Amino acid sequence: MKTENPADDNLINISNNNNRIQQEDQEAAEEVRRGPWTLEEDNLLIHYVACHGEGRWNFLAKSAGLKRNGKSCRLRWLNYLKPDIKRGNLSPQEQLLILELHSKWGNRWSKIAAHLPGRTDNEIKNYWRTRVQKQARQLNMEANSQSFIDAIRCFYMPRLVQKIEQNSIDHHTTAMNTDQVSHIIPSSNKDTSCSNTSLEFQDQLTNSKDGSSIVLDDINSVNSCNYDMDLGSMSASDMLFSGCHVEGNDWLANDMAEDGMWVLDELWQFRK
DNA sequence: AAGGCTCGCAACCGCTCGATT
DNA sequence: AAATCGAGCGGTTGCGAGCCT
Repeated sequence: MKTENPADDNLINISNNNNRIQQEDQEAAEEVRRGPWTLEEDNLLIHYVACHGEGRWNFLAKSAGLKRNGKSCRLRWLNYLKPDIKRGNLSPQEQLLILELHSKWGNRWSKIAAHLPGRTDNEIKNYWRTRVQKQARQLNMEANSQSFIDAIRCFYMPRLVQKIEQNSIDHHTTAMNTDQVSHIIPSSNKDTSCSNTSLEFQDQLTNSKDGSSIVLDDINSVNSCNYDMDLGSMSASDMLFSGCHVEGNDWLANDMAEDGMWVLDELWQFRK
Protein backbone atom coordinates (compact mmCIF):
# COMPACT_ATOMS: atom_id res chain seq x y z
CA MET A 1 0.00 0.00 0.00
CA LYS A 2 1.37 3.39 -1.04
CA THR A 3 0.24 6.91 -0.14
CA GLU A 4 0.98 10.16 -1.94
CA ASN A 5 2.98 11.45 0.99
CA PRO A 6 6.35 9.68 1.67
CA ALA A 7 6.06 10.65 5.35
CA ASP A 8 2.77 8.79 5.53
CA ASP A 9 4.46 5.80 3.91
CA ASN A 10 7.07 5.88 6.64
CA LEU A 11 4.38 6.01 9.30
CA ILE A 12 2.62 3.04 7.74
CA ASN A 13 5.88 1.11 7.56
CA ILE A 14 6.65 1.88 11.20
CA SER A 15 3.15 0.88 12.16
CA ASN A 16 3.42 -2.37 10.19
CA ASN A 17 6.79 -3.10 11.78
CA ASN A 18 5.40 -2.49 15.23
CA ASN A 19 2.48 -4.77 14.50
CA ARG A 20 4.82 -7.47 13.26
CA ILE A 21 7.06 -7.12 16.33
CA GLN A 22 4.03 -7.26 18.60
CA GLN A 23 2.79 -10.33 16.77
CA GLU A 24 6.20 -12.00 17.07
CA ASP A 25 6.35 -11.15 20.75
CA GLN A 26 2.89 -12.58 21.21
CA GLU A 27 3.84 -15.75 19.39
CA ALA A 28 7.00 -16.06 21.41
CA ALA A 29 5.02 -15.52 24.59
CA GLU A 30 2.59 -18.20 23.52
CA GLU A 31 5.41 -20.55 22.71
CA VAL A 32 7.08 -20.41 26.10
CA ARG A 33 4.76 -19.92 29.00
CA ARG A 34 5.95 -18.11 32.10
CA GLY A 35 4.59 -17.18 35.46
CA PRO A 36 2.51 -19.26 37.85
CA TRP A 37 1.87 -22.88 36.96
CA THR A 38 -1.66 -24.07 36.35
CA LEU A 39 -3.10 -27.27 37.78
CA GLU A 40 -3.17 -28.69 34.29
CA GLU A 41 0.53 -28.05 33.78
CA ASP A 42 1.33 -29.56 37.16
CA ASN A 43 -0.61 -32.68 36.25
CA LEU A 44 1.18 -32.96 32.93
CA LEU A 45 4.55 -32.69 34.61
CA ILE A 46 3.70 -35.10 37.42
CA HIS A 47 2.35 -37.63 34.98
CA TYR A 48 5.32 -37.38 32.67
CA VAL A 49 7.88 -37.72 35.45
CA ALA A 50 5.95 -40.65 36.90
CA CYS A 51 6.14 -42.43 33.54
CA HIS A 52 9.59 -41.40 32.32
CA GLY A 53 11.53 -40.16 35.31
CA GLU A 54 13.40 -36.89 35.88
CA GLY A 55 16.18 -35.36 33.83
CA ARG A 56 16.73 -33.94 30.34
CA TRP A 57 14.36 -31.18 31.25
CA ASN A 58 14.24 -29.40 27.90
CA PHE A 59 13.35 -32.65 26.16
CA LEU A 60 10.92 -33.47 28.95
CA ALA A 61 9.17 -30.12 28.57
CA LYS A 62 8.59 -30.72 24.88
CA SER A 63 7.67 -34.37 25.21
CA ALA A 64 5.22 -33.69 27.99
CA GLY A 65 3.51 -31.07 25.88
CA LEU A 66 4.39 -28.31 28.29
CA LYS A 67 4.90 -24.85 26.82
CA ARG A 68 7.60 -24.20 29.38
CA ASN A 69 11.36 -24.24 29.20
CA GLY A 70 13.28 -27.03 30.83
CA LYS A 71 14.55 -24.91 33.65
CA SER A 72 11.09 -23.90 34.65
CA CYS A 73 9.96 -27.55 34.68
CA ARG A 74 12.92 -28.63 36.74
CA LEU A 75 12.36 -25.87 39.27
CA ARG A 76 8.66 -26.59 39.54
CA TRP A 77 9.29 -30.26 40.07
CA LEU A 78 12.12 -29.91 42.57
CA ASN A 79 10.61 -27.10 44.58
CA TYR A 80 6.96 -27.96 44.54
CA LEU A 81 5.77 -31.17 42.92
CA LYS A 82 8.27 -33.77 44.06
CA PRO A 83 6.43 -36.19 46.36
CA ASP A 84 8.78 -35.95 49.35
CA ILE A 85 8.66 -32.15 49.57
CA LYS A 86 7.84 -31.03 53.08
CA ARG A 87 5.64 -27.97 53.30
CA GLY A 88 4.74 -25.62 56.11
CA ASN A 89 6.70 -23.89 58.83
CA LEU A 90 10.20 -24.93 59.62
CA SER A 91 10.47 -26.73 62.93
CA PRO A 92 12.80 -25.37 65.63
CA GLN A 93 15.14 -28.28 64.85
CA GLU A 94 15.25 -27.31 61.23
CA GLN A 95 15.76 -23.64 62.03
CA LEU A 96 18.59 -24.53 64.36
CA LEU A 97 20.23 -26.67 61.74
CA ILE A 98 19.92 -23.96 59.11
CA LEU A 99 21.48 -21.37 61.38
CA GLU A 100 24.33 -23.66 62.28
CA LEU A 101 25.01 -24.85 58.77
CA HIS A 102 24.80 -21.33 57.41
CA SER A 103 27.35 -20.15 59.93
CA LYS A 104 29.58 -22.94 58.65
CA TRP A 105 29.02 -22.72 54.91
CA GLY A 106 27.44 -19.35 54.22
CA ASN A 107 24.95 -19.07 51.37
CA ARG A 108 25.45 -22.61 50.13
CA TRP A 109 21.73 -23.21 50.08
CA SER A 110 21.69 -26.48 48.24
CA LYS A 111 24.37 -27.88 50.51
CA ILE A 112 22.36 -26.80 53.53
CA ALA A 113 19.16 -28.18 52.01
CA ALA A 114 20.83 -31.53 51.55
CA HIS A 115 20.86 -31.84 55.34
CA LEU A 116 17.18 -31.05 55.71
CA PRO A 117 15.17 -33.84 54.14
CA GLY A 118 12.16 -32.58 52.24
CA ARG A 119 13.26 -28.96 52.30
CA THR A 120 14.46 -27.18 49.20
CA ASP A 121 17.30 -24.76 48.75
CA ASN A 122 14.78 -22.18 47.60
CA GLU A 123 12.76 -22.54 50.78
CA ILE A 124 15.81 -22.23 52.98
CA LYS A 125 17.05 -19.26 51.03
CA ASN A 126 13.67 -17.59 51.41
CA TYR A 127 13.65 -18.35 55.14
CA TRP A 128 17.06 -16.80 55.51
CA ARG A 129 16.23 -13.71 53.52
CA THR A 130 12.80 -13.03 54.93
CA ARG A 131 13.35 -13.91 58.58
CA VAL A 132 17.01 -13.87 59.43
CA GLN A 133 18.20 -11.03 57.22
CA LYS A 134 15.30 -8.91 58.34
CA GLN A 135 16.45 -9.27 61.91
CA ALA A 136 19.99 -8.44 60.93
CA ARG A 137 18.73 -5.24 59.32
CA GLN A 138 16.84 -4.33 62.45
CA LEU A 139 19.96 -4.92 64.48
CA ASN A 140 21.95 -2.76 62.07
CA MET A 141 24.19 -5.68 61.28
CA GLU A 142 25.27 -7.44 58.16
CA ALA A 143 23.50 -10.78 58.02
CA ASN A 144 26.73 -12.52 57.09
CA SER A 145 28.85 -10.65 59.61
CA GLN A 146 30.54 -12.52 62.39
CA SER A 147 28.86 -10.31 64.96
CA PHE A 148 25.40 -11.26 63.76
CA ILE A 149 26.35 -14.92 63.61
CA ASP A 150 27.58 -14.59 67.17
CA ALA A 151 24.39 -12.87 68.23
CA ILE A 152 22.44 -15.74 66.76
CA ARG A 153 24.60 -18.27 68.53
CA CYS A 154 24.39 -16.54 71.85
CA PHE A 155 20.72 -15.64 71.87
CA TYR A 156 18.61 -17.29 69.29
CA MET A 157 20.08 -20.76 69.08
CA PRO A 158 19.89 -21.42 72.81
CA ARG A 159 16.25 -20.35 72.65
CA LEU A 160 15.63 -22.85 69.90
CA VAL A 161 17.39 -25.53 71.88
CA GLN A 162 15.19 -24.80 74.87
CA LYS A 163 12.17 -24.90 72.65
CA ILE A 164 13.20 -28.24 71.22
CA GLU A 165 13.86 -29.64 74.67
CA GLN A 166 10.54 -28.30 75.91
CA ASN A 167 8.71 -29.81 72.96
CA SER A 168 10.51 -33.04 73.52
CA ILE A 169 9.32 -33.13 77.12
CA ASP A 170 5.81 -32.03 76.21
CA HIS A 171 5.32 -34.48 73.41
CA HIS A 172 7.53 -37.31 74.64
CA THR A 173 9.29 -37.27 71.32
CA THR A 174 12.81 -38.27 70.59
CA ALA A 175 13.21 -36.20 67.46
CA MET A 176 16.43 -34.63 68.66
CA ASN A 177 18.00 -35.51 71.96
CA THR A 178 20.31 -33.35 74.00
CA ASP A 179 23.39 -35.05 72.59
CA GLN A 180 22.42 -34.07 69.10
CA VAL A 181 21.70 -30.54 70.21
CA SER A 182 25.05 -30.20 71.93
CA HIS A 183 26.73 -31.02 68.66
CA ILE A 184 25.01 -28.11 67.07
CA ILE A 185 25.80 -25.59 69.81
CA PRO A 186 29.57 -25.74 70.23
CA SER A 187 30.34 -26.39 73.84
CA SER A 188 33.93 -26.91 74.78
CA ASN A 189 33.38 -26.53 78.48
CA LYS A 190 30.30 -25.87 80.43
CA ASP A 191 30.79 -22.54 82.15
CA THR A 192 28.85 -19.35 81.95
CA SER A 193 31.31 -17.13 80.16
CA CYS A 194 29.02 -16.65 77.26
CA SER A 195 26.15 -15.81 79.53
CA ASN A 196 28.21 -13.08 81.09
CA THR A 197 29.26 -11.79 77.74
CA SER A 198 25.70 -11.96 76.62
CA LEU A 199 24.74 -9.74 79.51
CA GLU A 200 27.23 -7.15 78.35
CA PHE A 201 25.71 -7.33 74.93
CA GLN A 202 22.26 -7.02 76.37
CA ASP A 203 23.35 -3.95 78.31
CA GLN A 204 24.40 -2.40 75.05
CA LEU A 205 21.03 -3.22 73.62
CA THR A 206 19.26 -1.68 76.57
CA ASN A 207 21.42 1.38 76.51
CA SER A 208 20.85 2.12 72.86
CA LYS A 209 20.07 5.79 72.61
CA ASP A 210 16.71 6.01 70.89
CA GLY A 211 15.25 2.81 72.20
CA SER A 212 13.77 1.94 68.84
CA SER A 213 16.79 0.73 67.00
CA ILE A 214 19.88 -0.94 68.22
CA VAL A 215 23.21 0.74 67.79
CA LEU A 216 26.16 -1.44 68.52
CA ASP A 217 29.32 0.61 68.59
CA ASP A 218 31.37 -2.17 69.99
CA ILE A 219 30.29 -5.62 69.10
CA ASN A 220 33.51 -7.13 70.30
CA SER A 221 31.92 -8.26 73.49
CA VAL A 222 29.81 -10.59 71.42
CA ASN A 223 32.73 -11.65 69.30
CA SER A 224 34.56 -12.64 72.43
CA CYS A 225 31.83 -15.12 73.22
CA ASN A 226 33.33 -18.56 72.80
CA TYR A 227 30.04 -20.40 72.52
CA ASP A 228 30.66 -22.52 75.57
CA MET A 229 27.48 -21.38 77.11
CA ASP A 230 25.83 -23.48 79.72
CA LEU A 231 22.51 -23.94 78.06
CA GLY A 232 20.77 -24.46 81.32
CA SER A 233 22.14 -21.33 82.88
CA MET A 234 20.27 -18.82 80.76
CA SER A 235 16.57 -19.16 80.82
CA ALA A 236 14.15 -17.11 78.83
CA SER A 237 13.45 -15.03 81.88
CA ASP A 238 17.19 -14.51 82.45
CA MET A 239 17.39 -12.98 79.07
CA LEU A 240 14.28 -10.94 79.49
CA PHE A 241 15.06 -9.67 82.94
CA SER A 242 18.58 -8.76 82.02
CA GLY A 243 17.14 -6.27 79.58
CA CYS A 244 17.14 -7.85 76.15
CA HIS A 245 14.01 -6.24 74.94
CA VAL A 246 14.01 -3.57 72.34
CA GLU A 247 10.94 -1.69 71.24
CA GLY A 248 10.17 -2.30 67.64
CA ASN A 249 12.34 -5.35 67.51
CA ASP A 250 10.53 -8.39 68.74
CA TRP A 251 12.18 -11.12 66.80
CA LEU A 252 12.39 -13.50 69.70
CA ALA A 253 9.02 -12.50 70.96
CA ASN A 254 7.44 -13.17 67.60
CA ASP A 255 9.18 -16.42 66.98
CA MET A 256 8.56 -17.80 70.40
CA ALA A 257 5.00 -16.59 70.53
CA GLU A 258 4.25 -18.11 67.16
CA ASP A 259 3.36 -21.45 68.64
CA GLY A 260 2.24 -20.07 71.91
CA MET A 261 5.28 -21.20 73.83
CA TRP A 262 6.40 -17.91 75.31
CA VAL A 263 4.77 -14.56 74.98
CA LEU A 264 7.75 -12.42 75.77
CA ASP A 265 5.91 -9.13 75.69
CA GLU A 266 3.68 -10.34 78.47
CA LEU A 267 6.70 -11.35 80.51
CA TRP A 268 8.18 -7.97 79.79
CA GLN A 269 5.08 -6.29 81.11
CA PHE A 270 5.33 -8.47 84.18
CA ARG A 271 8.85 -7.23 84.75
CA LYS A 272 7.58 -3.65 84.75
C1' DA B 1 -14.85 0.12 52.10
C1' DA B 2 -10.77 1.20 49.77
C1' DG B 3 -6.22 2.27 48.88
C1' DG B 4 -1.46 1.73 50.26
C1' DC B 5 2.03 -1.00 52.38
C1' DT B 6 4.54 -5.08 53.87
C1' DC B 7 5.73 -9.72 53.79
C1' DG B 8 6.47 -14.32 52.18
C1' DC B 9 6.86 -17.33 48.58
C1' DA B 10 7.09 -18.99 43.81
C1' DA B 11 9.37 -18.27 39.79
C1' DC B 12 12.83 -16.26 36.78
C1' DC B 13 17.53 -14.91 35.41
C1' DG B 14 22.34 -15.07 34.72
C1' DC B 15 26.16 -17.50 35.58
C1' DT B 16 29.11 -21.60 36.29
C1' DC B 17 30.38 -26.31 35.96
C1' DG B 18 30.79 -30.84 34.23
C1' DA B 19 29.77 -34.21 30.71
C1' DT B 20 29.55 -35.24 26.02
C1' DT B 21 30.62 -34.85 21.23
C1' DA C 1 41.01 -28.61 22.58
C1' DA C 2 36.83 -26.39 21.66
C1' DA C 3 31.91 -26.20 21.32
C1' DT C 4 27.56 -27.48 22.98
C1' DC C 5 24.23 -28.83 26.19
C1' DG C 6 22.06 -30.06 30.48
C1' DA C 7 21.93 -29.28 35.19
C1' DG C 8 22.57 -26.78 39.29
C1' DC C 9 23.32 -22.69 42.07
C1' DG C 10 22.61 -18.18 44.17
C1' DG C 11 20.61 -13.67 43.52
C1' DT C 12 16.65 -11.15 42.29
C1' DT C 13 11.96 -10.05 41.03
C1' DG C 14 6.91 -10.18 40.81
C1' DC C 15 2.70 -11.19 42.74
C1' DG C 16 -0.89 -12.31 45.94
C1' DA C 17 -2.53 -12.20 50.64
C1' DG C 18 -2.99 -10.02 54.75
C1' DC C 19 -2.55 -5.92 57.48
C1' DC C 20 -2.93 -1.07 58.40
C1' DT C 21 -4.68 3.50 58.04
